[in-house]
Order: sequence, then C-alpha cells, then structure tokens
Amino acid sequence: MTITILVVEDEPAIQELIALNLKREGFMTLSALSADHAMQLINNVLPDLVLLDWMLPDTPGIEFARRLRREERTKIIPLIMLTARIDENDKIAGLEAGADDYITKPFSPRELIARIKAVLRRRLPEMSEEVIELGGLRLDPLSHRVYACSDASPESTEINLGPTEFRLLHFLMAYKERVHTREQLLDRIWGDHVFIEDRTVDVHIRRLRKILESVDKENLVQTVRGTGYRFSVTPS
Amino acid sequence: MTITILVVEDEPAIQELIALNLKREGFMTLSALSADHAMQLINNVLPDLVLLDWMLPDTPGIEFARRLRREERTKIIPLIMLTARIDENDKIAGLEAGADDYITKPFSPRELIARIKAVLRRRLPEMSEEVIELGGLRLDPLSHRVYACSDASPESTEINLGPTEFRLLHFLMAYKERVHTREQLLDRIWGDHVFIEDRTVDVHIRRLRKILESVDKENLVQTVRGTGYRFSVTPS
DNA sequence: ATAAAGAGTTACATTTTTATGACAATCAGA
DNA sequence: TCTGATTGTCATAAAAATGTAACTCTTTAT
Repeated sequence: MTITILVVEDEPAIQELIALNLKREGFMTLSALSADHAMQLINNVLPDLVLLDWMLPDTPGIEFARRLRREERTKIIPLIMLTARIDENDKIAGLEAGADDYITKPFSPRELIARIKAVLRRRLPEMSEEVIELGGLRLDPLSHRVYACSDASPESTEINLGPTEFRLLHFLMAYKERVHTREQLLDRIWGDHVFIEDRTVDVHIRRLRKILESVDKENLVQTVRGTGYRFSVTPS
Repeated sequence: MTITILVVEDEPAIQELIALNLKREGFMTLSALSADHAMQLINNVLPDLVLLDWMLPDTPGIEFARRLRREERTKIIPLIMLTARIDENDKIAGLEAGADDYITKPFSPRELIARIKAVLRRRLPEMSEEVIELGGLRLDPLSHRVYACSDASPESTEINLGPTEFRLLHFLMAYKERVHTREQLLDRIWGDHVFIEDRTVDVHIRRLRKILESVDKENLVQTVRGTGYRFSVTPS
C-alpha cells in the first residue's frame, strides 16, 4: 500500500526538500505550488495526506483547509499545516480549520516524518487497504468483500454484509482484541459527532452477528458488559 | 475510561489552544477562567487532572493549589502548573504547593501532552492502559480481560468478572501493597459523590475473592482489620 | 469469659444493561 | 417511479449486575 502525500507549498526550494525526504521514506509525492493547483490535482488523485503551507500566494492556507473539510470526498484526508509563524492564534485557527497537526518552520526532516507517521497512525489504521485475516475470516477492503474460511473445509464462502456492517467489522478487525465503547464506535465508524443513539450500535452488532452465525463464526464479536464490544479470536 | 482534565486559565486564546490539543488526544476537558470558577466546577465533577495557570486574576494559582491539596476530596488530583516565568523560586514554590509538574510558557502542545501523560502514569496507574501482571494474574485494560496463570501449568485461564469487580481488581492491582479504606475505594472506583453503604464494598470484595478462589488465587486480596483491603503478593 | 466491633456470607428485590424483532423512513438501482 | 436493501429507533424480553439487609463468624477489649 503506497501512501500518497500532496505537498502544497509555493516555494520551490522547500517543496523540493520536503519531496525528497518523503520519497526517501517511501511515500509517493504530489506537488502543488498553489491552492488552485492543489485542487486540480486532488480532482484526479485523492492523496492520503496533505501537507499544506499556511501562506500561499493565491488562497490563504486556511481557506484551502476549510474547502478540503467541506467536501465529502476530501473530508477525511489527514491534513498537516506548515507555518513560519509561531503565533498561537495561527495555531488555533489552523486546528479549528480541521488540521490534524501543524509544524512550525524551520523543521527538521525527522520531525516532519515523525509527525506524518503519527497522524497516519491516528487517522488511518482502519482505512488501510490491506487484507485482514482473522479468526477464519478474510476481509478485503479493496474488493469490499468478506470470506469465511471454515475450519473443516478450506474453501471460503463469501459473506454478504451491508455497508455499515462491513465498516463495523472492518474496524473491529483492524483493532482486534480491544474493547470499544459504543461512543467510540459511533465516532469512528459513523463519523464524528453524529447524533445517533448509542443503542443503535447494538442493533448493528446484532445484524453483524446474525450474518456471522450463518457461517458458524459466532464468538468473534463479543460483548463486554458495562463497556462495549470487542473482536477477539479467543472465545470469552 | 475517559480522562477529564480541568484547565484553569484566564486567557481565552490559550485556554482554547490547550483544550483543542487535549481533545485531540481523547481527553475530556473542563474550562475555568478563574480559581473561583474552577472550584465551582470541581464541586460538580471531580477531574482526573488539573492544569493550572500560575497567574490568575482573582486568586493566585499557588493559593488555589494549596486549597486543592488541603481538601480530602481533591487531595490526590494530579496538578500541573503553567507559568510564563522561568524563575527557579516560582518552580520551587509551585512544587511545594503540591504541583506534580511544571511547564513554562510558551510550550509546545507535544510537550504539554507528554507531561500530562507522564503525570497520569505516575499518579493514576489505574487509568493507564498497560497490562498489569501480578501474583499470577494478568489484567489487560485494553481488551478488558483478566487471566490467571497457574504456577503449575503456564497456560492461562481467562477469568470472567463483572464490571465492578473488574474495576476493583484493576484498582487494587494498580496500587498493590497498599491498604485502601472502604471510603477510598468507593470514591475512586464507584465515583465520587455516590451514596453507597461502606458494607457494599465487602460484598464486592467477596465476589471478587470468590472468583479468584475458583482459580486458586485466594490470598491476593487481603483484609486489613480496622482499615480496609489490600492487594498483596505476599500472603499475610 | 463476654460483649462489642469488625468482617464474611448469603439471599433477594431492584436496577441496569443487552438482545432481539418489528417498523417506518430513506436510499440506490432498475 | 417502483422495488428491494439499508438504516435508525422503539418496545419488549432476557440476562446480568448491584446494593442492602439479615445473619454468622472472628477478633479485640474489658
């Protein structure tokens, strides 16, 4: 899984420097010299993360950030802002505009990389596109399919899940062996601060379980009374 | 387990900046613009940590810190002081007033978070999510599971505890080798302001013991007559 | 030795939490 | 537009957890 990072920075020297460092880490880079240029690029390829200079010639960085956050397609892209100023207010504004982190120039390449990785870890583990195999289940994010490999016969049966159940299972499998409260699940699967009843999670867990039962995988999604739910290979 | 942090800071911009960073780390935040306001808030909800500006409009920060330390209910709350000055004397005064740590402005959000986590680890071990292994028991807060590793065979059996018994065991293990009065246990495990009989603790201790006995771990939860209970590896 | 205080046990009514099925609204594709 | 799938909410059932009281057992002090 190659991670693509879009660098929006008007100064070619810095642009170059950043791109070089990212490439050395194995990231794919896209470069834009202006916000407009960046929007064009984004229309073609959706990057996995955006590095955005605060001060751009045409659109101010903050404006661009807001635009990213407004649109459904780009809403979830992690965003790190680069700023020369050390002004506290700038930082606040940046974070309010939806930035996941910010770095003050001048920064060391090592810091840059570290922050990028931290943000990616925080925002992306469940949306990585790697196949997850666990407890006799195989979930392929790319093809959006789930298979159950029965212990008896090695043939795998495809399981048909609704969109929400798929995301729920994906999330639970990505963070296996961990309890999640209903609130956490709502935040991370349904989206931040949606107004949905906690109990709704129960219903979806039920739907997921029902389907898993049909292929004899009943003990994978477990209830932790007083807390929430957990995906675990060891039966409780 | 959400950790609540009370931020006492009169400057709205900084208040905001801190709150944002804390929220991003998954902490719940309470904001007070003055010491008086803070005391009010504390009467309602007991925070898990207090971030306190040294210079406040009404009461000086140090005065507020002393008040926190004086009262039984707030005595154990970890406290980090924020100050603009780099004066050694201030630092000493702050630590003498009972502060657990000290940060000089301007500080980076990263430093802030790091210090908070360090203090929490030190002061509130039961909040940390680290696995605790003790006396042949292994408690994993993340997966919300407890295992008993018998001395004879190295295989571990999972133990099933109710929510309260789990928290009780977690607390006792986190503060091993220390006696806790029933009152303390009620305050820290059931939550503060609860109106529950002291004797109820006995019952839950009993339930916990019963389960531990079933896996041959009987002498871990010990009675200290006239005081309370203790988790100890050495039999009494 | 005996009473008093502290702790252990058990049973049980009550409350809380979770499971489950049904339903109406919405969405997506034909 | 029609049709079936999907989604969130609710009502109810079921299960589990909880707090209290009553009673017993142990230790301590007189």
